[in-house]
Amino acid sequence: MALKLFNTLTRSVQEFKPLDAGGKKVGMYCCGPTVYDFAHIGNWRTFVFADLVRRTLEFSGNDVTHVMNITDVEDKIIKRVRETQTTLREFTGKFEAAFLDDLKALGCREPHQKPRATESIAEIIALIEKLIARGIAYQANDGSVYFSIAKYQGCGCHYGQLLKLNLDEMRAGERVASDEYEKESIADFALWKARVPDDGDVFWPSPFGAGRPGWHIECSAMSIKALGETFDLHLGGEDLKFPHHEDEIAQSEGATGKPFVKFWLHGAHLLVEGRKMSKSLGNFFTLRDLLAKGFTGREVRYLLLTAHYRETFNFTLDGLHGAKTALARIDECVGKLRELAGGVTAAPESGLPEQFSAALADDLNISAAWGAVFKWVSAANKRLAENSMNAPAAAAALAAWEKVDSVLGVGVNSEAEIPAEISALAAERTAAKKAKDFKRADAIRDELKAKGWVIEDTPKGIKLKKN
RNA sequence: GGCGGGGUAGCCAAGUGGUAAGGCAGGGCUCUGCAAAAGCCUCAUCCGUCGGUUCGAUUCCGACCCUCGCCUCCA
Repeated sequence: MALKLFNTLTRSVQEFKPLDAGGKKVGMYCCGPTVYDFAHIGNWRTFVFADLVRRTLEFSGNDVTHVMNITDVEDKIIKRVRETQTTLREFTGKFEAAFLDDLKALGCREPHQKPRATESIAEIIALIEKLIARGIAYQANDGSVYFSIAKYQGCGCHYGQLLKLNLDEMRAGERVASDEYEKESIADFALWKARVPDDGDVFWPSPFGAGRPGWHIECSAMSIKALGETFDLHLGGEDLKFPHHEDEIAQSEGATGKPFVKFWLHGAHLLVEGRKMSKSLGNFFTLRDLLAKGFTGREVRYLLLTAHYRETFNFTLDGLHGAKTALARIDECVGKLRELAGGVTAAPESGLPEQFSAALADDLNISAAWGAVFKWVSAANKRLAENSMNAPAAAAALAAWEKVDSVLGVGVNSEAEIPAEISALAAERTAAKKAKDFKRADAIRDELKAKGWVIEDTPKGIKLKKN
């Protein structure tokens, strides 16, 4: 089924067709983290969204090259490096590692390439030189190099592709003192920031003098290097549309004279407990905060994947509890199927995979996709309860689930190892029950519960689950 | 001020010009020594308000109210 996606460039849902003549290869770039702190749950929504896009493409048989940059030089980073008296690499390395750990905990497939801004300085400089040569960039009296929107537009290029812009009515940013700049026009943006004393050791030599790259240029340089001057998909959070992505387009198209990206995808933000996330409201969570509360990465992933990517989503702790229960329902069903299937394998049964992929093909309608999953769970449970399923049927159902889970990525909870102490207690309880010593049996049940294990009596005997 | 999203059950969230998916919570039942767990069943005369178009609107149009985002730090 043809995948349709909302392209910010055209502001419409369009069929996605790879640029690749073979129709298989897809180049996808997602703006990655600025490693100055732990990423928060809002950031994670975007990265999980990117993972969904990638997995959906792979599910459809595409060969995706997923590139995600690591922004490891930037104002906030430099400030903190100075404050904490460390080196740039030491400081950013810590948060980069934490980011990748978290990404893994959330079940995201690792991007094929993760270029660092600091290791792409040569490409960045080359791109700036190209822009200067074409007369679109200029060096100001402060030593910094800026991109000229006016010159760019003078070349017949269009600034404002991702949103309607009215440059005359644009307000100057309140946090940026305009006298700090020597730009020709307020809308111009920095490509290369000249070194200032506060930068400390953070600077690189360049034909324009010592300094460091501006924010937007790194993404143009790295994405072009990895994916070519024109590539398929570029995604990020909706706040990046302007100025970041708009400026990326301007720099890239200004330098290459070619269309930069075919499809721009933007993920909406989230609210936490119904409010905009903020540290003062106490609703600002990193993944680590949530793990510390006893939730798992897959539960967070599930919750982040319950709403459509273009809608603001309300992330709540209550919802996270619901996610735990909902996943347990799937786990229970899949566990029973696995048990019944034994070692038997089979081709996926039809129904679920078709409904699931039809939902995703419709601009990633993940809610409808989950709807199909839970209807399937319901039906499977019924067949299981009726004993109307044999091993091959269970294997086929299981294969269908595994197929859709290659996109959902929530997997199945791996059965926890049961410690000897726990299974001994369970055996003791079974014996007590048999002897009709229910008082003793219940005491053991409570003891197990206190140790974090729930004992279930099923028609086939007891089952132990980690709580 | 400019531009752009939203308002669907207690909560979260899909969706359609023809009478409201799914999840969580709640209620009932089955199972059980009792529980728990699990499973099954149930749970919106109604989709922000007011008008309009229509045989028919939650879905289209208009106005209004509320809310969120972007406007050069920002996922």
